[in-house]
Formats: sequence, structure tokens, C-alpha cells
Amino acid sequence: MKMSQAYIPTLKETPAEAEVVSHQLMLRAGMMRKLSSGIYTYLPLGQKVIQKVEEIVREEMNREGAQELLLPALQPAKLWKESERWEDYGPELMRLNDRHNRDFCLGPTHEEVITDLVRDEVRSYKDLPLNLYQIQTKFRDEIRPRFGVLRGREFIMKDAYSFDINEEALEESYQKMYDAYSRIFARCGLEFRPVAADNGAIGGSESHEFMVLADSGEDTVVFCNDCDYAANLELAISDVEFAIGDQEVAELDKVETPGADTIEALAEFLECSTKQLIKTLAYETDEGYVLALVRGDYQLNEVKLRNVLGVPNLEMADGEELFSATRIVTGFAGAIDIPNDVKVIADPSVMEIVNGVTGANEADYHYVNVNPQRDFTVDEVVDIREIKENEACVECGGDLTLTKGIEVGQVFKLGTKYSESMGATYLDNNGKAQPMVMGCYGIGITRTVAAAIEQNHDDYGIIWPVAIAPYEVSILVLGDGEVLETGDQIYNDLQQEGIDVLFDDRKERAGVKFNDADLIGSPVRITIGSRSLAEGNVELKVRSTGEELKVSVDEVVDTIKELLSKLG
RNA sequence: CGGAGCGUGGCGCAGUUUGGUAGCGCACCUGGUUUGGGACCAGGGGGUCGAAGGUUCAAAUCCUUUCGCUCCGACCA
Repeated sequence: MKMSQAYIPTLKETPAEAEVVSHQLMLRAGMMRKLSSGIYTYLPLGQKVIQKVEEIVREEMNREGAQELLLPALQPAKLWKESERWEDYGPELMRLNDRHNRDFCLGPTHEEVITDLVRDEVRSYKDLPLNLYQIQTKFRDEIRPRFGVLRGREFIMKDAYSFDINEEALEESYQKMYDAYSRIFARCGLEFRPVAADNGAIGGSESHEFMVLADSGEDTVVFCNDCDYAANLELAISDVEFAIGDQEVAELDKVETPGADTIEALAEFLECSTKQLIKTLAYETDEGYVLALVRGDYQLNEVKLRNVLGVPNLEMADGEELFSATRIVTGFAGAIDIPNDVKVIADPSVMEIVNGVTGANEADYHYVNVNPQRDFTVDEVVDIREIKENEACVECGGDLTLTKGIEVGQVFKLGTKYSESMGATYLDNNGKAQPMVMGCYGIGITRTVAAAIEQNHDDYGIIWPVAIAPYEVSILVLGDGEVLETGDQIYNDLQQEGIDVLFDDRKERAGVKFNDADLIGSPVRITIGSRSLAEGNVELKVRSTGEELKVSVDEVVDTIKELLSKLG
């Protein structure tokens, strides 16, 4: 592509709205523009990168026998009511009505549609396994879109769905996708890790997320320094000894604690460690109120709590409603003397507390010398806390590290959740109907592009990995006449070799071209100027390393090919 | 949804406190000089100041309503 004809509107200044680097650089490099909060237009340069990522995805999906199709983005509510996700999915589902006032939604994911298709079309175990995928625009009515394309309301995603006869066969399909994903992200030049993950609202039994390691990531990932253990913080467990040692059990007492409605304030007021405090959090679920107890120095992990309770939705209880229903006082909540129908879930860390502190369900009062079991009962003792850095790995005892990551892909074992609720069955070799065992597998295409930039950039701009670079080579000509002609010749020669080249033939000053080239970030830059051309040479520079070399005009193509394969 | 802030030419901003009829830098157009890391000189085009209503002789500026955007939080396959 010739720069003089290309629509690549680069920006010298950083738009004020862009917070993270990938967002800033995608705007500045002329890859995209914002239409509305969380909704972007992809300009030619951005579209080119997207296509490169998509092509890698296609190749690796096809390699594992998955077949591409295209499902509708606009979906009738009827299907979502069948799977009960019309209610469960919540406000994130972009809903709309047609002229007859029928309910529709814009698909955030396509389990319903694909299951509907397959239940009508696939009858026999002989048709399985089956893996179908698409690359589609997805919609999510995000509560707060941010970070550019990393959390948008409209985004491009590859989603695949596998159908198998049983769990063993699913395991095989799952593994194929896991392997395909590992190859895809490796080919995209990303530093990533697969980690064990929560299934969330989508349901099912097992899941892994593919995380690109980056400080700007919204997820926290836990790794063991000594073994393969890796998990999303939402799921991560560790080996910790909570017992404090022998201590004389004292008598329960109620004390005044004016205004101490936070853990910090309370510890300060009572001049004790936060480890003595029983943090008591009240939640409302579809099945009533729940008190979740963790030791004061820990955070509650809501995902763990939700999974323990087996409810789809969990919300912090509203203070007034909670009080009128249960007499529990938020800020001074405690599990002592509460109604029987309030479920109490305690983290193991709580059970080892001796002579602890808990709210008295009365403003400005706490109980001290509280001892679990003696002073209150719990319905279940189970791990519901968020683990901390340097705790011991459950598998090998090694140190755990916490890192930030961007989720670019996730694989799920769905089991029969959708096939049962929607009646997707096949006939086994005994002629008996069985629910299909499903898996689903997503890759955020646009998010992958942004993640690649988060991981590959410097102060001057993007540093594309070769495989997803919109252009592998940028040619800058500094001058006209012979210089321009040489540039044109090299441009043609490289294109003959199937290399994507951006040829900056504009009548701009050198500085402008250099800066735009750095910003756009082609892996290799060729500079042609009268100085070196007088000796029959052009200059090559590798964007990532800064390595520079001079080569004669007739060696350019070979050298470029060599460089690119070395970088790729 | 709670808290904070912002909407002034394509982009980045000043002007709002104290009303007097819109300005700067970048970008853009024309001419000239320049030409290896975001040139210089001269001339020029472009804005119903987010929208609606109100106060006033007069509103970007004051009041009311409303829409949009950003950040923090809650939330998140």
C-alpha cells in the first residue's frame, strides 16, 4: 500500500479519552475511531490486523477439524427463555423489540442458537463429534465500557461449539481446542498462560482462560513459582495454616465501638490485629440472605461464594431491607443470634480464631471474645477467601505469585446444560436418545489485537509481532528522482514475494515519516535516501531491537525475507 | 446505579469565577523558502461554544432541564 493513497490518519497528540496504551496507540496509529462509548469503527489499518488474527485462528481451528459457519447476531428471546438465560444473563444482554413487540437480543454468545441448529439437524451418534465455529460481532451491554477495545460493547469474537457423545469424547474435543488456542496465541507472538478458570454464568464443569500477561489486565492470575499450577484468582486456592496456637478461651462480652464500622477502624479502636476480627458480609440471593465470614485480614472471593451457594446471582444485601427482614445491621453485622433462615458460610480462617470480634447487630456495638461454634453456628465451612501473594501452592508447596492478565480466550466444558434444557439429543448405537455433551470455546479477536499492543510497544509506538503486523515492512523514501524510483522498485519486488509492504511515498519531511513509521510499527523499516544510495545501499532497521544494517539494493529482498523469518 | 469531572473548528486546550458577541497550538488549503527524526514565512477556510428552555439591552459565561463522554466504585462469558 502506498501511504500517499492510504487512509491511515495518524495523530500527533494522544486523545484525552484514552487511558491505556493499546487504546491510545490504536487511535494514534489510525487503526480505529470511536463512534460511541465502547463502540469503534475499524479503519483500514485496524481491519488488516484483525484479518491477520482471524486468519491464524481459522487455520488452527480448521487444523483441528472445526468447521466455520455464520450464525445470526440478532436472536429471538424464545431461545434464551428455553435455556433460562433470558433471566439469568441479566442486564448485560442487549435486548430489543421488533415492530410486533416481540423480544429479541443481540447475541453476546451463541450457545442457544447453535444448540437450536444442531438439535434439529443432528440425529445420530455417527454424526458426532462435531465442532462448529464462527467469527462474529458480539454485543454486551457493559455496565462500564473502558480501555478501548479491551472492554467494548460491540466486539469481534471467534466462538466454537463442540458436540460429543459423552464426557470422554468431550475431553478429547476440549484438549484439541486447548492445543489450538495455545498455538494461536503463540503464533500471534503473545506471552500468555492458560489458567484454570471459573465457568461463571455460562455453566459447565471445567474451564481454562488464556491470559496475556500485562499490567493493564483486569484479571488477576495466580502462578506457582515451582510447578505448573496456574489459576484465575477467582478460583485460586492455597495451602495456609490458620491455627494461632493455644490461647485461653474467654467469656463473651459486648463492648461499645462508636463509629467503628470498618475492619480498619475497628482494629484501631480495639488495638488488636485484623486477624482477630470476623469480617461479616451480607449477601442477598434468590434463595434468601447469606452471611459470609472471613478473617479480617482477608478479602472475600465472591465467585467462590457464589459457587458454594450454587446460585446464579449474588448481591450485597441492601442495609435497610436486610435489617427489616433479619435484624442484621450492616457495618456491625455478626452471626450471633440471627434468624435460622439466614445461611452462614464461614471460611476456614474464621474457625481458628480464638476470642475474636464480631458485630453485635446493633449500631456502635461489637462482641469480643467470640469463639466460633461456641457463640454462633455455621452452616458450612468452606474456602471463600481470596488468596494472597506468597501463600503456598496446594500442589507442590511452592510460592504463589499474583500477576495481572488480559483474558484473550476461554475454553469451557459445558456438559449437558444446554443440550438438556433445549433438547439436543442424538440416538446412540442402541437407538436410545442421549443428550449431547457440549463444549464452547471463545477468542476475543479485537481484544487479542489490543493485548498484542499492550505487550509490544515503546514510547514511539507499536512494535508488531510479524505474524499480525498490518504491514511487515515499511519503506521510507527521503527524496525523489532516483530515490523514489528505487523505493518503488523495492516495493514491487517485495510485493512479488507476497510480503505486505507500506510504502511511504508521501511528500513529507523525513521526521514525519520516521515518526509515523515508528507509530505504525512495521517490524522492519527500509530507509532510502540519497546518502546511502550513492553507494548503492539502502538502510534496514528492525523495529523491535533497533538493529540497523546497510544492504545493497539487489540484496534487499533476500535480506528482508531472512529478517522476517528470524523475527517471526 | 453511587461518587467525581468534562462537552468550545478534525485533535489538544484557553476563555466561564467577574455576561459585552470566540481564541491559541496542531491539522487543513494557497504561494514561497526548506528538506535524514514531527520545518519556516506570508496569506486563507472552517465553530448555531453538546441540546432545549429561561433570565438579561446583551449568554460559551447565570438558572432549569436534558443528552453524551471520561475516571473511581459496584458488576463482568
